[in-house]
Amino acid sequence: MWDRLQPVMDAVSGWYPDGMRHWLIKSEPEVFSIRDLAKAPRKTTHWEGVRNYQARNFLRAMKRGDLALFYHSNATPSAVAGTVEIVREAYPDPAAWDPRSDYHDPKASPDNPIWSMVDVKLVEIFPREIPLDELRGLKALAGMELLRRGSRLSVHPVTPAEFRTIQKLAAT
DNA sequence: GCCAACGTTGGC
DNA sequence: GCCAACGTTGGC
Repeated sequence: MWDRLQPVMDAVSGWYPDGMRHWLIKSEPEVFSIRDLAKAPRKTTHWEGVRNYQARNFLRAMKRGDLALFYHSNATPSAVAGTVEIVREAYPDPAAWDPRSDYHDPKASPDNPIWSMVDVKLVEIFPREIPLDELRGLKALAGMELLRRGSRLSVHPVTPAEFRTIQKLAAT
């Protein structure tokens, strides 16, 4: 089944031909915040519950050592809250075939997992969150997927330049 | 809570 | 394969 990775890699290089290795992942802080991640054992968690094919394909394209922005969605304000590192590459998300899980998918089974997750480890909680409206004001981020009108993708690549821009903002 | 934008499903 | 109906996401 893992040779299905090839079309995924093609899709990713279609986004950023220069071989980007940076991502953005969204979580609603009421469900799981970056503070929750800081409290987790080894500051690491399974990034479970992604139930969108494009987002899943990006999860599958992640490599160990890749960095991701941790974004709080549906928050006041919605903001980038810090960074994480991918510490385990994609593997089946067992919540998909757990009928008691909020993330249950009746079409999934251990033989046909459908959905994937990665493990992420906290790198840094930003000393200052960067709210959406501040991101919108920056020319350097004009092309960012997060800022696209109607964008809902919960996992997607960002360019190294976008990543650095936000990191720098957080430090000032 | 509202609702626009988007993804998925299923009838045909 | 089209597309209407429905469900979800996420800003506000």
